[in-house]
Amino acid sequence: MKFSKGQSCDTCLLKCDIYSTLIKTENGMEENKPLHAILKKHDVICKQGTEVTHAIFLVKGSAKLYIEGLNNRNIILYILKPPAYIGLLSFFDSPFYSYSVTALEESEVCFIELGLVKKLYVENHELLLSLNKAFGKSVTSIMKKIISLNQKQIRGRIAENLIYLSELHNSHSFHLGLSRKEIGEMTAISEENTVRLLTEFSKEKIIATKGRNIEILDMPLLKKISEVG
Amino acid sequence: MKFSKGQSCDTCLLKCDIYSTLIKTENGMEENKPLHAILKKHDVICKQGTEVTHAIFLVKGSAKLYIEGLNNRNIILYILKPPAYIGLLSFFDSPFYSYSVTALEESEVCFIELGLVKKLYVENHELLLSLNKAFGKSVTSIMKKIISLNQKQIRGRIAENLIYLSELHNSHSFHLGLSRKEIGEMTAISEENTVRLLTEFSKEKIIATKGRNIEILDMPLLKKISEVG
DNA sequence: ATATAAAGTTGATATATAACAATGTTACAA
DNA sequence: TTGTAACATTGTTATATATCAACTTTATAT
Repeated sequence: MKFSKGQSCDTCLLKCDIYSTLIKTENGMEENKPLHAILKKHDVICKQGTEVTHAIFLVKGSAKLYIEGLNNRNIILYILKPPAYIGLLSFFDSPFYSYSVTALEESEVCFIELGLVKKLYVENHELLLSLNKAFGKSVTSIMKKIISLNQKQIRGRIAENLIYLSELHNSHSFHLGLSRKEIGEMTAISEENTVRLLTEFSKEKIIATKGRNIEILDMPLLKKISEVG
Repeated sequence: MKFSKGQSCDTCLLKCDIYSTLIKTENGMEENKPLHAILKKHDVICKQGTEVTHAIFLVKGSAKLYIEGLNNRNIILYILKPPAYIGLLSFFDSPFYSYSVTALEESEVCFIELGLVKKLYVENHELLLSLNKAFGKSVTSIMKKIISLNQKQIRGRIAENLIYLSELHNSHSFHLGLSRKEIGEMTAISEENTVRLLTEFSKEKIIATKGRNIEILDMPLLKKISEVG
């Protein structure tokens, strides 16, 4: 992880809610410059169990948000793409992260001191409301995940996940930033069965795979498989 | 569900955050009297998929919060006891509930118009912060639940659930407000296996059961079983 | 008090999925 | 360029857990 404090928000293309609040209020931009960091693949952005000290904003790249469970097994809840708040779910409540986030590729994030964020949203409820909104979205997706993991069987889970990834990439044809093992961690399926199911779907001409490149050939069927469970 | 609008917050013993905000600000108490309701067992308090129109506050009794999944199967996430916000998780984000809540016994709730709550927390961030805090707590507990349901096996899940219920009742000996089927819905275990495990634990002198009364005899062992998975 | 439904129980069987093992393939560093 | 580690694949076996079926007990309503 490479930090730099020179970077100015003025040149940032994303303009997060925190930034817009900062310039709206009389809090100077200069003394509150966020910490900018460039991350390599596999770099840990935040770690389950550690203290929440900054709001983190994903500016570039992508990351996986996951809970570290028993026996070194992870469950990936979702993939983050910019613009996304990372500290979000742990933000208001506990001082400790209840999950971890690591970069899936070369990425960039901003660290904004929690003290500043808190100060800002006491002065400005717009910010708190917008943070809340993003927060709520995550909850809805987590509910869906719980149903999926517990009530669908592996074929349905993989199908659902492929649809999710396709929507994330906005295309029926995309490059997985994820290993088979990680696909397994998103669906709570063993690595071996993940592989088996992907080749099964290939044989059935529902998808086409070439290494980590995936193309969805029969989306309606995939949706059906996902819905049946 | 029996409604009454006569009830005044002044006589309420709980004094929720919304009430304290209401009297702190110049919003009159009289014109903003909440809708008070008395519920019977099994009464639905809010229903997954329906519009969120009120903040709901549980004043008396208890309720189960659950997601309605596939094939009429539910997953109970947790039990609510007063004081508790019910609309919470769906509050900020979506206009629709992502879960359902029903009363487990004769209970009382307050319905506070969402418009009023929103107006209040724009005027008063203290309220928003306190709602947020409660919100965050739920998220943490849901994370735990995901791990439990996906990475522990049924013995560990039942053990964990018995500990949870014991803590909820603040006693090693308590009356379940839940059927065996509902215990199964809390742990994602079939009703039959739920029964089997409870009798198993009884035979092993870890618990003692008499109908829906449960006494935990060996808490350390139960904790061990829960941790091992 | 009796009927009927809901809840609880127990055993036998089926099955989805993980775990194990072995091997092939690709990426990457010395 | 070769060696090493991470990733991917395939077949076999083991097992946890659901499902099915039959039965008992307890509530609830007439």
